[in-house]
Amino acid sequence: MTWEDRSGRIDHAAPLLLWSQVAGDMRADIVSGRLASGVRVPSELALAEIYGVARVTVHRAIAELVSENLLTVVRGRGTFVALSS
Amino acid sequence: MTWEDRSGRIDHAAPLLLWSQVAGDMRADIVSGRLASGVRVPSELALAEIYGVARVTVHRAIAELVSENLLTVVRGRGTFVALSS
DNA sequence: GATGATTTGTGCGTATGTATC
DNA sequence: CGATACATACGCACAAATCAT
Repeated sequence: MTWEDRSGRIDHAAPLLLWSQVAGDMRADIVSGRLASGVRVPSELALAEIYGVARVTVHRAIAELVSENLLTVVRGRGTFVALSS
Repeated sequence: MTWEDRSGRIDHAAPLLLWSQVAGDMRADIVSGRLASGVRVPSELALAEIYGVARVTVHRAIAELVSENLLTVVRGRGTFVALSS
């Protein structure tokens, strides 16, 4: 799994909310298995740079995926792909 | 001090500006002493939900009370009832 | 054990676009 | 058109938990 620049996948002028676009992009990698269970994803700050959005926007996207049981967050440690996915 | 739903105290059709109505409602709690000095008030987002208005509207109301030395704002921490009140 | 860096949690400050009157 | 209000998003700041040194 590579985490290079993904800013091109985000359309700041699209009707879809930014955090929804980020969540959708990350969700695709999880459900496809490209992101294996238990793997740690980059920090919110790193993801913000990767997607070219604000950290708060990434935070909302992660919160959405957590509510879908696709991600697990541990304060002070990081964010991980959920085990049950 | 309770912070339950206060949307009924705001009249969106009244001639008074919304932020002025919110400021007036909060001011009453401060000058009466129901809100003690140093106490932290709910976040702007929480107050927005409590009053049923936008966060920006609460922000303006707080700015008004700050100018009256009734509230003190600490960026990154929250909003508190001024000590000298 | 202590200290500082990292990471998430959350708050305020502000800008932009849109809707309504 | 201008004023008010709302939603979204970005930026910066502080708190708390964790980890490396």
